[in-house]
Amino acid sequence: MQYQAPKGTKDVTPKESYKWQYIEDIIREICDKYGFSETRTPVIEHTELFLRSVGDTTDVVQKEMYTFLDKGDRSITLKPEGTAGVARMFMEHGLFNDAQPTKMYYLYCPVFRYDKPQAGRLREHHQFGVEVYGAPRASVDAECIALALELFERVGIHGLCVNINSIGCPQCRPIYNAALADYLRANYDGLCETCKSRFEKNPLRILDCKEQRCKDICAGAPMITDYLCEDCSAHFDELKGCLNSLDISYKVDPFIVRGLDYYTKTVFEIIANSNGYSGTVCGGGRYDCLMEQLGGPKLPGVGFGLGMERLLLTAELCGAFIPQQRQVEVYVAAADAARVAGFVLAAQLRKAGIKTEFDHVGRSFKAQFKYADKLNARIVAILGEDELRDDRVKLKNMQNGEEKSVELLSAAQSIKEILA
RNA sequence: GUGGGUGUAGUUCAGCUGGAUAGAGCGCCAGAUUGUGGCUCUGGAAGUCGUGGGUUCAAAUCCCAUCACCCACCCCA
Repeated sequence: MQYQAPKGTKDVTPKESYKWQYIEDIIREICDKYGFSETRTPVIEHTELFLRSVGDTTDVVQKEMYTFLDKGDRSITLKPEGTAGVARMFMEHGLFNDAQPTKMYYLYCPVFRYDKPQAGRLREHHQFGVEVYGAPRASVDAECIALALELFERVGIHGLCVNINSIGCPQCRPIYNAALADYLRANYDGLCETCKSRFEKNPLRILDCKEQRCKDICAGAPMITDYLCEDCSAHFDELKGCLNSLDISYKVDPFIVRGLDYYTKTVFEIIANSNGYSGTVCGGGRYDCLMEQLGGPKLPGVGFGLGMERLLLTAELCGAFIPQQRQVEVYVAAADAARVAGFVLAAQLRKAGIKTEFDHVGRSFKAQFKYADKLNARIVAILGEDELRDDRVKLKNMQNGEEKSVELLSAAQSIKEILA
C-alpha cells in the first residue's frame, strides 16, 4: 500500500466506530448527571500557554510537543493535554465572573505527543477529561474520581486501583523539596544516571524512578505527606473522608508525582491491572494555582484526563460487552422490474422512522437476501413482479421465517407491528 | 531517545537450512437453488512476499539500509 497513516496515529474504521459512540454516549450521560457541560477548544494553541502551565522542564514540553511556526511566525503547538486550553478558554471568556463552580468536560479531544508508540500509547490519542473551576473543597476531587469510576464500571472495566497522593502547595512544597534534596544529595552517588540529571531540574521526579537502586534510596526518603502544611493536610484528610464515605477503596501512594507542573495538593491515578494491558487509565489532580499562573484570577481547579484508546483497549481486555448500536430493521429486496418501486418504498419507510436499506449494487434477488442476512436485517420487504402488479409487498420476518403480504400503502404500519 | 522482536492476499497465518506457476482458514464475489437468507457443496477474484539496495545462475528465504507495527525502558492517557 502506497500510503499509510502517520506513525503513532490510528484510524477508526466504520466497522468499529460503534464502540466509540457507545462509550461517548455513556460519558455524555454520566457527565450530564453530575452537572458537567461540554466544552470544545482548538486543537492548536500558542506554545507559550503550555510552557507556562504544563511547565517548561517537563518531558511533555521538552521533548514531546508538536510545535511549529505558522505563516505569521507565531509559535503554535498541537495540544499535548486538555487542561491548559480549557483554562485559557475559561479566562478568555471571563467565565470566572459567573456563579462558581464551573464544571466542564471535553470529549474525543485530540491530543498530540511525539513519543515512541506502542499499544495504548499513540502520538495522536483522544481524551475525555473533566475540569472544575472555583470549587476549593476536596469533595469535588472525590466527585471527579467517583465520576471516572462510574464510567469504568458502566463500560465493564473491573479490577481498578485508585492511588492518591498530595503534593502540597507553594507554601509547603518548597520546604519538602529542600528536605528531599538534602536526602538525595547524601545518596547522590547511588542514583542512576537519569536521576542524577533529574536532581538539578526536578528532584521530585526521582521518586517516580523505576530503577531498583533508586527505589531503594527513595524508600528511605522523606515523604511529602509528612511535610504538608495545615491547609493541604486538612484538604487531603477531607478527600480521604469523602472517598471513604462513598465506599471508594483507594491507596495512598506517596510516590505519585505527576508529570505536569501545574498540580497542587491532590494528585491521583487510576490503574488498570487487567490481563494484558496494565497501566494508568486515568490521571488527574488539583491545580489551584494554574489560573493565577496564567495571569487570571486566583481560582482553584481540579480535573482529570482519560485516554479513550486506552479505555477501549482495557474494556476489550476485560471482555466488556459493547453493543452494536445500529441494526437494519428492513431490507427492501426488489426484483429487477420493481427496482424503482423498491427505491421509493425504502424512502417512505425511512420517512416513517424505520431503519431501511436498499440495494445499490445491482445484486440478484437472491444475493439481496444473502446481503440482508449479513446486515442482520430483521425484516425483508419483498417487491417482485406479482407484488408490484397488485400494489402489495410481502414482509418476511427473518428470525422466524414467517411471511405475510400487505398493501403497499400500509407497509410502514405493518412493519412497525412486526418490529414491536 | 535507548534496547529487543516482527512485517507474506481484505484479515489471521503457513512457507524461510536459497531452487521451478507463493499456499490455507476466515472474509468477499458467483453458481448449485430461474422470485426467498442462515447450513452444505462447487468455482472465482484478490499478493510490487513492507520499501530500497546488495550477494547469487537463482531471493519471500541470506546481508545492509529504511519505514511501520509489537515488547521493554523513559514518559504518560
